[in-house]
Amino acid sequence: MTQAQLRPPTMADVARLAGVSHQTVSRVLGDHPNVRDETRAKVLRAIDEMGYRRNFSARALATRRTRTLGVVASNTTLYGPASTLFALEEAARAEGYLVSTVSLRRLTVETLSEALDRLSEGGVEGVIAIAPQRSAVEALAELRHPFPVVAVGTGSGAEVPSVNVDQQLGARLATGHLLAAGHRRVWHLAGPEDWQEAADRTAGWRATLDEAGVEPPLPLRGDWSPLSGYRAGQELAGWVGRGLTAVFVANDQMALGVLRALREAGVRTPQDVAVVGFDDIPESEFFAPPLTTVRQDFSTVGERSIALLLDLMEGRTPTGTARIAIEPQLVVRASTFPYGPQPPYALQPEGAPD
Amino acid sequence: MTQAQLRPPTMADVARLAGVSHQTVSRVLGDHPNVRDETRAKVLRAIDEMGYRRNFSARALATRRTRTLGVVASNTTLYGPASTLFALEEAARAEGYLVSTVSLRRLTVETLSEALDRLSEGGVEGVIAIAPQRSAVEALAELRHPFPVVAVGTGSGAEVPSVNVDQQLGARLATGHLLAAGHRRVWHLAGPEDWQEAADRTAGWRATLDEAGVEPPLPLRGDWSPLSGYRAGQELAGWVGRGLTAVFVANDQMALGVLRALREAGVRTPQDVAVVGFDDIPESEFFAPPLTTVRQDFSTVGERSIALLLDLMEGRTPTGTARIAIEPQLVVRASTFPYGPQPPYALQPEGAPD
DNA sequence: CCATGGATTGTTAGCGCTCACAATGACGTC
DNA sequence: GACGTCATTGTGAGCGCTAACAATCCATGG
Repeated sequence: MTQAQLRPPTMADVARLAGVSHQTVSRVLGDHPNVRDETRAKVLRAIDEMGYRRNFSARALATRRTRTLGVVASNTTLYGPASTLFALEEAARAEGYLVSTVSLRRLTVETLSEALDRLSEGGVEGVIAIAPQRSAVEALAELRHPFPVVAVGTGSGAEVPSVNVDQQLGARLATGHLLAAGHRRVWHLAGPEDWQEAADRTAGWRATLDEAGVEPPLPLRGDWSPLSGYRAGQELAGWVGRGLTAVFVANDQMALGVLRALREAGVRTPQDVAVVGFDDIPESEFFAPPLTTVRQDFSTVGERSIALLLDLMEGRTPTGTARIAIEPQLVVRASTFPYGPQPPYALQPEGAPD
Repeated sequence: MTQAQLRPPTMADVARLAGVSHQTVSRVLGDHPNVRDETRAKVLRAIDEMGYRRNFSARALATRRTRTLGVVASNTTLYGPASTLFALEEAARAEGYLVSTVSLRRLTVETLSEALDRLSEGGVEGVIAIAPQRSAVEALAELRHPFPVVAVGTGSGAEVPSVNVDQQLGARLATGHLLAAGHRRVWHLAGPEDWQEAADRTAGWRATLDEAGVEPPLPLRGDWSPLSGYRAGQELAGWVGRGLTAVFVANDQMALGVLRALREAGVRTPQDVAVVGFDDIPESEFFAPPLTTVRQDFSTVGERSIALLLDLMEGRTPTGTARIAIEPQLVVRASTFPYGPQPPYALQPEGAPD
């Protein structure tokens, strides 16, 4: 620490110290084959001595690559989006990309457009938009940007390359499970109207009932929160004894509220009413009773999204037709299972099949 | 779209089209005052026509500023870290910075060092490390990096500028609440040994009991997960009737497991055993029974962290002595409140004091 | 002994922008 | 009418790196 430099050292500084040209330093750093071992060692010593680090901006300017991807997410600790975010970062890192995130409280054309502009000015080479609201999907389709964008959670209908867990299938698994257990009819607490995933879950539920020749009851609607589930649960409790024996709730948090409302109304789960959720948040296994639910594999979502985005960036895949669907799976627990002994069953090891 | 350019347009291209110099274009984009309105309009028209966007790397190289901050987080959907992450991004954006995140499954010297290198190569001007594990704190103190780093959740003991919620205070609020309610002694389910926050919570609990002249029982230990809480709860249930009437659990998820174990053991909450958690996750209000817990204000953590980091970056604050503590608050619900009517009480509106 | 070619290193020219300064023009002042 | 002043615009020089090409060295073989 003799020379307290104001400016960090440059490649030229290192080259001078090592007695080589800056280009040789660049070769060493770039793992170029044709550098004599002795030279390489000299350079590395100089780098170490000066604490040199390559300047990101200069490098990016010369290579025209920032190796940075952008992610637009909604500012929510909801299990699904948060898990997806982590999975995306991990997958991107594995490919040598850094991830810049912008999280939005509301996803509208304006906020989304602003977020994309921001990321664009931040030099990202491509963007993943975790955009489950319908408004966002439309916005995405109409917005112009100089890089490819992959949508996650938008459903497969949109005019945008997308990666999705097959929500309809998940809902079919849930609803079918209840029918198979002998329930005559399955009620439904849906998610917010403007979420595509909520709509898909409702559609899957409806289709399953239709195919079974059952008239679907009017679905209730919540906003994903436990509180909205609680309120809906109070209403549902009023139908017990009038044909309600099974409910498919569009996510686990609302299911938690439903469970509480039923309990307070003196309705037993699963003896009186069976409940299925969606998401398999870490808490679900410990609800009262442990919740049967649909698990989504977010790591896979992350990996496939990044892979698709890179494909689009390299022009390997045409933008028009990329739609990837991922299968969810049913996790059966005590909230739909009145017979077996509960604790050992509910505490099944995490080793469910992938 | 007549000319399908391979290269995106440059400032010089825009300048040519507008009939001005590239510098004038730069002035328009930089909101420089001394540009004639007419000229500005011409330039803006050209920009729009060509779909021009400033090149991030060139700009960053010339200004020596990337306006990007880095965040190192652990890959977890735990409520606290995830909320902090969002809060950080929001606060950074408000200051005109973009945020690049690296999330790590394990925080060790190696992984942390790699993460910092990565961010460094990504051109960040400063880093926030959400590093609640002790191992991480030590790593942070010994690692050298060319930018300032602010630690979050490391406790105030470390040799690093840091921002923390006052965990000891939170634990005191929780434990004191139970003592004030008439419990003679308070058991404790602690978090993982290598988390500073867990240690602080345990210390706060112990200090409160000490001051009350109560011998602290041996604390149990969990890993934050509901499952570990469940197992501890089974053990705790064995002590009911032998003096155990109150438990302070180090986080809400474990408290969920404890509640379930107690319920299964035929122990009533709160009549037989009162339970207090920590975090106030959104689900807590809907546990059976609704959970008394300690709320941490993560938005404030985010804002203060970014503010501190920017101060360090501008040299306004010396690195040595920056320690910021944020007060948590107790949220009382039915798990410690046997008397009042439950539903209206438990469903208190969110308008608790800030 | 010199030509040949591969390995190794150096030189030069940008990448696209901002900064500092120079140049220009319009206007008012003495 | 010459000069100073301000607003406006242009010019040139980097920022620190990589890519393309040029130069050098050395061993090999005819």
